[in-house]
Amino acid sequence: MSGFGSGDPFLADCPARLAVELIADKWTVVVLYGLSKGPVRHGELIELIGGISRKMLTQTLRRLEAHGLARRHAYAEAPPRVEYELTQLGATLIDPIHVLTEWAVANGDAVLDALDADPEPVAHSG
Amino acid sequence: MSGFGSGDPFLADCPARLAVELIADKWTVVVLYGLSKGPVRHGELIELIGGISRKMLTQTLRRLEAHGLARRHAYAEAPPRVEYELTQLGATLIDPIHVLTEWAVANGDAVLDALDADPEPVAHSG
DNA sequence: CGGTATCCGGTACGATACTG
DNA sequence: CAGTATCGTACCGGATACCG
Repeated sequence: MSGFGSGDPFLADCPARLAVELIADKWTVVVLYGLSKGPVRHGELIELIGGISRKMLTQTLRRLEAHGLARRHAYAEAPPRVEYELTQLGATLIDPIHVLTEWAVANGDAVLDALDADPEPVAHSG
Repeated sequence: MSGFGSGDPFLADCPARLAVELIADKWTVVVLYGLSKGPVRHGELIELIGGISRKMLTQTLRRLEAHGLARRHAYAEAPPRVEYELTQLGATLIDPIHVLTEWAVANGDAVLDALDADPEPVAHSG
């Protein structure tokens, strides 16, 4: 036995690969984490997530909606107010996301350190 | 309290963000998963991971090396043989990666289903 | 077998300006 | 406050060819 089952996310056609690639971009994990604590407003996420633009936030949220992980709720008020929250399916991702972010918090320094110790030589300037 | 600590991966300058973005590309998670069972050869990973090209595999492995997560071992033999394995730091990622891939295997179908149910309308053809 | 270099298209991402 | 449209750039990622 090779140690890999048939449902593993290695086969290109597998839905599991789709699910893995769903989080494979710069912002999805961070936005998901932002949603994991409960309903949040668009503006709150902008404030919370350093460096994200409104465009990328909306785009990421739309993608999460399309994949059934998040839901949008617009209140008919003035000023306008929109809240996002995880769906039931999205809530099942909370644990994986938290495990991942906890790893990142715990080991981010070590990664940065390794990156600093292994600076791949820049091409010679001449 | 807002529910977010200061070490959370939201602040743009935080090393945790670097660590999160390290896995935020199409192949890193899958390759990491491939490494999680023990030393593997370049060719084995190619066979194992459906759809990956040699270029992207090497590139991903180099990045993992640079970030201190994987190590390369070339045997001075004929025919040439190269094995990759996780470092001690990389091994700490096994659990997060497995939690994530298990989620993907368990919920990949549901994601695909939601994607099928919410097909965002294509622009009118006329 | 393992790795790199080159070419090329698609798109992720950001800045800006505009709508409601 | 929330969202969209447009534009431009950088880089991701695949195909191919060549080297050790």
